[in-house]
Amino acid sequence: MSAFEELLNGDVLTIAQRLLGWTVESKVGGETTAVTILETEAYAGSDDPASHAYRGVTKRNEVMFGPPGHLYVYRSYGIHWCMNVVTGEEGRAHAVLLRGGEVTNGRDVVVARRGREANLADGPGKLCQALGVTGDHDGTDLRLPPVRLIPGPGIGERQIRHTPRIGISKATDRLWRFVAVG
DNA sequence: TACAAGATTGTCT
DNA sequence: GACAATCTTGTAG
Repeated sequence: MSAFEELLNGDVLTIAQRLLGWTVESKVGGETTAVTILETEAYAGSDDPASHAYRGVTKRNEVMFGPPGHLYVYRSYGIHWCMNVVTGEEGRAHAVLLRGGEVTNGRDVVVARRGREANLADGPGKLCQALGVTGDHDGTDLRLPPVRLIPGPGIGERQIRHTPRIGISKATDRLWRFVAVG
């Protein structure tokens, strides 16, 4: 079993924690950039009032209902893009939101895209802009370019912080946001 | 058909 | 610390 299949073998909460320390690499416009994931959030589809998929399939979220290992990209507040890793089996609509990370490759490209030198990928919208991910990448396979997930070292239990999710008003009591410390 | 709210960010005070 | 920018969806009339 490949590292990718092992990652996806589990529930969405487990996968969200495993993803910490992994790297997202994108090849957009001939430029390669990579970000190490340091912050994730879990969304459990129809079981989760805060999820876009809670009320069923729409044109926007249909990718979440598809097979795992794919990229779900949606527009936030009509301005920004946010990216998720689809996890549960087909029809479950589970997904892990990539909230933030650290640029490890193509930093100069990211600086040009972001128009600044600091806080390059410390938020969902910023992360997508840093990687050049847009709605064009919605539904792509994360095993293949242009957007790929690369196995990381794995973060120890003690280095993962569990906190309430950010920017939502429903089901905020669930500690489904995971942050790598140190 | 109209309107309000949202898994956000950057800028200005 | 407050607010505007701007698109998709859900709900109401």
